[in-house]
Amino acid sequence: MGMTQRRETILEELTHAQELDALQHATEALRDHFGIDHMVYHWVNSAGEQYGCGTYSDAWRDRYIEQDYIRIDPVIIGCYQRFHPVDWKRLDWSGKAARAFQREAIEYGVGNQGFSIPIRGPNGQFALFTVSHHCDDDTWAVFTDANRRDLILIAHEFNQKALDFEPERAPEQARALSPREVDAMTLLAMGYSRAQVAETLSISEHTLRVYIESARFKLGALNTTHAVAQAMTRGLIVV
Amino acid sequence: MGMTQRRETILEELTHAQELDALQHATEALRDHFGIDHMVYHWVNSAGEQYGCGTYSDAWRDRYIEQDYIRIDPVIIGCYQRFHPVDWKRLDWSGKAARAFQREAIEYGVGNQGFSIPIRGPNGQFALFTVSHHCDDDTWAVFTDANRRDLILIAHEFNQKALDFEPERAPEQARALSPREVDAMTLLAMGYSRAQVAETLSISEHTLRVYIESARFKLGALNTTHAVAQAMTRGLIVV
DNA sequence: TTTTCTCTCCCCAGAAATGGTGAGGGGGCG
DNA sequence: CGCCCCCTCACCATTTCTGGGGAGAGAAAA
Repeated sequence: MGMTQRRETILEELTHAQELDALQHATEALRDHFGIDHMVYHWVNSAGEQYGCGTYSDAWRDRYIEQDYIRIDPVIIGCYQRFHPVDWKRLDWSGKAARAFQREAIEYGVGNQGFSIPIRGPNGQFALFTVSHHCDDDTWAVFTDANRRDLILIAHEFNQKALDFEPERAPEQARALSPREVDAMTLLAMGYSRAQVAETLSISEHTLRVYIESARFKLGALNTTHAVAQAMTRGLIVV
Repeated sequence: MGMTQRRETILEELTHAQELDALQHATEALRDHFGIDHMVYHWVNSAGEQYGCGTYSDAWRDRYIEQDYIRIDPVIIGCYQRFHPVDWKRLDWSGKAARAFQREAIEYGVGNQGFSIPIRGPNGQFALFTVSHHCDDDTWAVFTDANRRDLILIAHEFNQKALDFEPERAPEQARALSPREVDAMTLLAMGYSRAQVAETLSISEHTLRVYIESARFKLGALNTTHAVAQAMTRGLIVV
């Protein structure tokens, strides 16, 4: 499975890729280096937007998006609830839709084996890094055991690249909230009503409203719920 | 800085630790192996609860919690908005409170240098892995450059351990929201009013209310804002 | 030092959200 | 087939939030 020196070279290429083309090239080089069928980085956003790069066929990618498979893909669903990298065999493939999906994926050239690493960034960002291959269970187990750590690091690199390439997806730096505003947003995010927040902070509800409005203004939010969501997204409060 | 063989041994110990004592021991062994002052894993819980293990003094940990420093600690605030590991020097230490905090931390034995890695797990889990040392900038830069990748993997191990040890800390696995509920929560988080959401989804406002209430129930939320905040921390919606 | 921000308090009326209950058709899973 | 969940719609009264105003003291930053 290739020489260590060559791996270092490819990782360098990945780390220094400045454009999607270069990233795509590094991805293919890595896949070939590992001697597997596919390597994919897939940015998922539950609003349905997707973005990524990898070596799946265009036909499969189009099919996946067109069918909104993201909603039933056990890899997505399973990784969403895990921290650990996971072998596809350990996912939940029961259910009619999931099995049909798997069958179709293999028809489109996806391997019968797979290993996916969930990655999370600020702002609830979620992405997957997957390697896939067509082989028997034992061969695959040997491969994943041997390369698990490298794959975690590569997944990390990919996500870093994705965040670098698409900074607009990361929250813009907002004017910081004042301590009282943070308190207000935090308690509201914890489900307190305005009256409860005011009581908790030992201030009048009128005063509290000033904070909320001021926070709303600073965050460019349309209403309280929006302001809380924005404060969370931008990492201004930790709930 | 130590032999590779020994590092492997310690990593094995970390990987196979079954109890907090063993974890603590592995932490100290790793710190000594790297030849640094501190190594800390710090779990920041949704409700503001904290938990972790590491080599900071008990006095400092107590002081930190007692003073609610989590609210002003630039390491927390900065890492919350980043994906990349970050050197403390690159954080925002302007502001009186932040500088006072830093001064006090050093008095309590925290290093003047630090390197922190944000880690995120399912359900909005957030933790930090930090190494800290007392030395000059150049020495520290050499250290972090040389060990960046290993530290990322170690951070990963720590979080895996934390999730293994305290599965109950992960907020109860909420029943997944239905597609319509996700739509509703997402649009509400975007600042739409109920009427606007209903129009956008082409359903009656009455129907929309059913979704919101059902989502609130599933999330154990007290009101709409709380439900949206919960959906966000649990990674059920991405805004 | 000046200016900007923060914290605190108050009024009012209209708009929006909430809680409780009820009901019918459709789909998947055991 | 029965059960459970999803999607859709409706009415009632009550509570809560929002959008306009205005005002003064003190602290921090430029």
